Amino acid sequence: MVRFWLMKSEPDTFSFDDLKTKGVTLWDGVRNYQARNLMRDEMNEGDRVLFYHSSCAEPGVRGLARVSSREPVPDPTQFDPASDYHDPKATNEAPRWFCVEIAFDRPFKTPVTLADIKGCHALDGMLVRKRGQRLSIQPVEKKHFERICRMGGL
DNA sequence: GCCAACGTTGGC
DNA sequence: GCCAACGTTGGC
Repeated sequence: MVRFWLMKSEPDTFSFDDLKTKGVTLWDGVRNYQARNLMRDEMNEGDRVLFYHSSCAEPGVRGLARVSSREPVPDPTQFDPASDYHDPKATNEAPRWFCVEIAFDRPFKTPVTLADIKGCHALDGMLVRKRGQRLSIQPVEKKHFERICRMGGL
């Protein structure tokens, strides 16, 4: 069954436009166990993704992506001593971090800002609305996903 | 840049 | 296993 997610990215590091340019990208560098578990255990090929810009002038959802990897893969950056995400405790035999690949889907006609999301009663209960919610990959209810798509002009 | 909220670490 | 200290996230 197709599931729905919100994935945060800081646009200074990797923006929705960067995803558009690349087409697909490995969602590496995540070092939070809860987010890892979602990628490793819960996300499936074809799942829909709200691509969310965080830590920027106008936080919000810019468009849609899809999970494009059939299986979770070990995050290669954990093995790379030169990487910021290097994890000395990870080995090839026992990788610690897993990630999925995501693919560009389509942009919103208009971004749906966090302020828009907070101002919409139909979106009550969305995790991203909760203050102090830092989880960078969040499950989203279908009705919320669909509502945000409509707010984005799709 | 501030700071509240949160996750992780490490001493005990 | 508790919990204080610390580092990070992320909106504002």
